Amino acid sequence: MLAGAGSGKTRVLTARIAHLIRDRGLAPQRIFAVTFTNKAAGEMRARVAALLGADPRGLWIGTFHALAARLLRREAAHLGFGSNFTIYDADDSESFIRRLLDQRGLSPKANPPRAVHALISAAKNRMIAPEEFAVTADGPLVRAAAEVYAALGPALKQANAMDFDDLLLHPLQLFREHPDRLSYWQHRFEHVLVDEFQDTNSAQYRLVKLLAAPHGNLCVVGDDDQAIYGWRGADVRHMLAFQQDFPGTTLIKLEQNYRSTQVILDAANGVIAGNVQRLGKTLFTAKQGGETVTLLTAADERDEAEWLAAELVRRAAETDVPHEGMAILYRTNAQSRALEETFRRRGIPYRLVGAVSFYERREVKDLLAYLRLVANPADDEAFLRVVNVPRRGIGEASLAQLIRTAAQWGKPLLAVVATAERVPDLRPNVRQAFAGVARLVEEVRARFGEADPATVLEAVIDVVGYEQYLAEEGAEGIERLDNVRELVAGAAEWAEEAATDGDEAGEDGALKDSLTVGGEGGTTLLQRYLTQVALVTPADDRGSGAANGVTLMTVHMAKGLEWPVVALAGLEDGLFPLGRASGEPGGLEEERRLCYVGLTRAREKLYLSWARTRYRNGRFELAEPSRFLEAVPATVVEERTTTPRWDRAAAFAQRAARARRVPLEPEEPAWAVEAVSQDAPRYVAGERVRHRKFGSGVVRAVSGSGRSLKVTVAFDDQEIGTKQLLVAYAGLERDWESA
DNA sequence: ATCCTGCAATTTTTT
DNA sequence: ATTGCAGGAT
Repeated sequence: MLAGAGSGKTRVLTARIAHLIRDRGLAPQRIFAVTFTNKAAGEMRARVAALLGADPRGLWIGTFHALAARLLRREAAHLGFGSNFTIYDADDSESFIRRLLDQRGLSPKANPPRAVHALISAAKNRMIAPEEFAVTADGPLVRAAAEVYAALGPALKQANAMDFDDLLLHPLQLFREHPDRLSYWQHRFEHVLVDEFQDTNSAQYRLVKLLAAPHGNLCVVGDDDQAIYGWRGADVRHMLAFQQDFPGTTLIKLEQNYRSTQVILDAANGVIAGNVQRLGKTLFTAKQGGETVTLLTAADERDEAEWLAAELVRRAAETDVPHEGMAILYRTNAQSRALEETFRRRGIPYRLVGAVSFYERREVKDLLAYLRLVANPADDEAFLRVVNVPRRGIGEASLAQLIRTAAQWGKPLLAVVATAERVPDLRPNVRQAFAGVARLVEEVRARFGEADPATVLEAVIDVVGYEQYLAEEGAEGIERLDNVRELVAGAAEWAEEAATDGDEAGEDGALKDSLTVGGEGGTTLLQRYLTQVALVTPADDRGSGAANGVTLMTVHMAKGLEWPVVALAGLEDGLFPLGRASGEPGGLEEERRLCYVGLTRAREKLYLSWARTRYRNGRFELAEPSRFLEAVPATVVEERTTTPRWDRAAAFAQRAARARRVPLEPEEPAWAVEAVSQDAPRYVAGERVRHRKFGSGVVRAVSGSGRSLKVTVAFDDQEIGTKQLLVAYAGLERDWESA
């Protein structure tokens, strides 16, 4: 099915699942349905339940990664893994790679683990094996990556861990090496459905093809104009290949849009028309006319944020659309800062999605690492994270010695530490500390290994003395303590749901018979909880929580969502389209599709904005309007400017002139100066400010500029005294009360 | 030798 | 804000 934005493709998929179960009498566990986010899976499940009047127990619905993890928990033994394998997130993978680099004498400075990981991940997504990768490797970085890639698979297996990419690749390996397992799953799932098919990568498509091969009951829904994950290995060409791979395919086009007004579609169609590589389709709607699109020109990002915030507040007051019905979308996460500051200062409710996830807080990661270690004693990354938390007097040198020994013995760190007395060259106190960690983990595992995650968490907190450890950190520790409580509460809530829905637990019995390897077999609650936590993303949080207000998120995360009022911010050349992305082949077209996705999120009213100057990468940069703006038909646009000196035609002319390499007149100094003066000294000596941790104080001096703008503040609290703070990070507020 | 404190750098998009 | 790194203190 080729379905345009807002044409109701999710509704169609949902109806199909319900139809299969109710009218065709298909058991829910025979359906394999892939969605793009966990959140979407949850919603779709709820809608199916509503249509059926009962929860579709046993239905396999989720992201590729989540479904694959679920399958792998059951099949791990065939691949040489334990069913208790850990899923490494990007951080884990990076530090794991860092250690592999170290071991090989490759400098992490010259070969940043992040870059190495990116290279390996790209190779995996294209299903390029290490050997193949090594052959084509040229340049020192790629060579280093090839070396690490070759060692990565065995090392991960030794740690009983898989990274995100492995979740997709290991099922393929399983099916290749164990035809009986392939056959089992092929017959287990009689129908396969895939949403957002345009963003499927090779491994994912292969998986789908394999599962659907015997029966061909495969239904995919996608929109080539919304393919925005090419950089992650997704390939739109799968949509074209589909009809050849599955002869007899029925192609259905949905071109009626039920979401947006004609004005908004005119804007979106205008932009996407700039792309050459399209299957070709033009959306239409019954909602003729509509409010015009507002295009704002702002002086800088702060000005842009102020105007948008004020405008949305005005709208919320004057129309029946509440703050929850509005969103501001942007290209990069960095842009959220100015927006967030403004919203906070003005006291406007907002919901920032994606910048820093709850699960990325230190205390949460610490505790989850303990949990991972309880579930999987071979998880070296988890071990290294917690071995000295709280401080146990274990230093870098001792750890290096431990790692060396573990490598020699070919054993996981925790196992080595359990016999710490046999590790050579350790000081007695360190040896004792090591033994203590081993004992502690073992104790929790023995007593609570089979318990629900909340209970295990509480046991860890208790045995480790984590609350006390946080309490000793002072005021900040108290805040972290709240997060810990929230984590435990969340785990308890999860366990409750998992127990009642039980669709995985229930199916384990039936499944055990089919597994040739018996033994432990089933998955524990703890393993399932850790899977879920590893695969949950900020995007999945977006509905939850009491927080409601204007949504702030990247355009990528907005895919599949909609709001009555949407603002697309930062429409500048170099930012959107992003300079780096447009350099790559097909990059500009992908940026254009991304813009199209952003525009089509709006139901009733669309704002577009750009800023003439913006802080980027610590520099104060002049910008020009995005080329995408030119493609928006002038007839549907109403222009606004915060300072009325600029006009759109002139800027386009200027850009055109630059393109033709005609020498430019000097930039008008008038507004350059104005912009600087507007932004530079937000703080002046003598002003009273307040800091989150340090309390109130007086600004004594201001130095530096841009991102390195510093203020010297004399705090009221004598204990704290005078400090130099980096404005960009200090989160200072003006202190009105005690002025 | 080891630990701790203060300083610099970080960000394109995400499972 | 968080993480990694250098240099001083123990």
